[in-house]
Amino acid sequence: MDGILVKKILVVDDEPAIREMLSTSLGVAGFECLEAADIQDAYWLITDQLPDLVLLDWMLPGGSGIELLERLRKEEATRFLPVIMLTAKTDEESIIKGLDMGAHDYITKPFSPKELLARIRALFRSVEGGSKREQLRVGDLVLEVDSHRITMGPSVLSVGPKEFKLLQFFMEHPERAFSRAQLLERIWEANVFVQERTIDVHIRRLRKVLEDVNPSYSDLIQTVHGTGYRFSPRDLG
Amino acid sequence: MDGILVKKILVVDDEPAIREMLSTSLGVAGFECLEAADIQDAYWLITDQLPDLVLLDWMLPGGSGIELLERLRKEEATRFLPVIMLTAKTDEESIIKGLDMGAHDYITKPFSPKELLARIRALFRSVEGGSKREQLRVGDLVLEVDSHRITMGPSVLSVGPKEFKLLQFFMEHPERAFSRAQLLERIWEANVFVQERTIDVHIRRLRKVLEDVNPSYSDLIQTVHGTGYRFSPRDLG
DNA sequence: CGCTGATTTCACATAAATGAAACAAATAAT
DNA sequence: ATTATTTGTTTCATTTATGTGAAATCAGCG
Repeated sequence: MDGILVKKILVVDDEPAIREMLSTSLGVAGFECLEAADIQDAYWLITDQLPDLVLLDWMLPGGSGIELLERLRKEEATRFLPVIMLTAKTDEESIIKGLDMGAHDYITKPFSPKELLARIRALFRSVEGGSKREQLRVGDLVLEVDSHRITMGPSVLSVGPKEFKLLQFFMEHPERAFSRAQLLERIWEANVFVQERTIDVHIRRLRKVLEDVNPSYSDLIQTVHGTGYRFSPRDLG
Repeated sequence: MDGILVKKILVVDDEPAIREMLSTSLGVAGFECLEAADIQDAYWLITDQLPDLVLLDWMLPGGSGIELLERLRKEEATRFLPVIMLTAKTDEESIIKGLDMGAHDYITKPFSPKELLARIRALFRSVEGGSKREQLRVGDLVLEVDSHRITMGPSVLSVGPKEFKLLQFFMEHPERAFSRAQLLERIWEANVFVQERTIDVHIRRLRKVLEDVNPSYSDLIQTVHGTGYRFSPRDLG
């Protein structure tokens, strides 16, 4: 969910012509495109492929797009999945309803493909904006994503790749307890089988490095007994 | 950035009439409104007040809105500050330019105030989306579900996993008596055989932790003779 | 009151989770 | 090919959490 380079976009529309048009247009722009003609297909693809964005028509056979949106917002896994309504319903009431139901943007047909792309880019920017920064910092602990470097004041911390990813993940999601399973899912490659206790070891290594440089930073990574670990800048001096 | 209740919105437009209209409209919707008539004022207000959102006109005296946007995006402090372009420039090229320059949304005049509000809500939702933490609170007792933490004012309460679940369950269902059997069913794993008396002990432990931090909170968990226990915030001082 | 059953409290045994360290396999670097 | 680095597993020590029994206390009631 983090290291994905090519974004997957799901187009949900019952008209093949529109799907076709969007598909090529999105493809040219460098996105990977999935298609669904009705709600069932769409829902299945969403849960299976977890796209990065859904372009959703309002009127669909077998249930309206709004229903799908409503359902997505209710379920934990898709609560924050970006959705752009792309529909012929242009009346103010529908627009407001769509947005208030949880759509991130609402574009009316006919639309300009270029504008659509610009809005998609804007959406991805804002979604990633908060978390995906070049530089993550907590106190004087600085993690530079690009240069792959961790510094603390004058000293440079040297950690292994796994520890780096681990720390990056933690710094992107502070104040939140993660189970070992979650950490494995999100930091390790998919489909690898590693013991959960392995996490402990990497945690230990990370803690040690932090501790060596500044003892008070050692409990930046806290254990949550019975649950997992939490990165908590909060209770630093 | 988290505990802000009333969002501040800065309206940047050179026409007093439009500012006035937006100001009242936003005020009614529960936002706090700042106004600026030109780029200088706008920039000053932004750095000084750090609003949560900027509604930005394109054509302004003393420099275009786009210039301001460009500047905001360059500076670290305002890189992710939400901006909605609100302008009479309706040509596709301008829209795309505005969005690609870093605007989160682009609305053309004349616009529907209701739609504007819906878009503002949508924007705030998506900006907060990732970081929104679920928390339960009673008085100054706060249980954060995600971070798996319980605090009371400045002090952090340390409890075991079972006690945590117990308190979470109680806080989710206040003012309601539960039998020990019910509590066992809902907090313990299924198919485990534990004495009902065990509940009492965990209740005791929870009470003790609460009591240690604030004596008056000790009878937040009340015993209902012959039935079980009840979490009752109601009769606190 | 004095009885009865329910509840609280405590101390303790057991179980479970975590930390630390050493080791071996895999991988990359030289 | 050799060396260093990284990664994952295992083991054992330690901490923390959990459940139980028994005594002490409490609430309600004739």
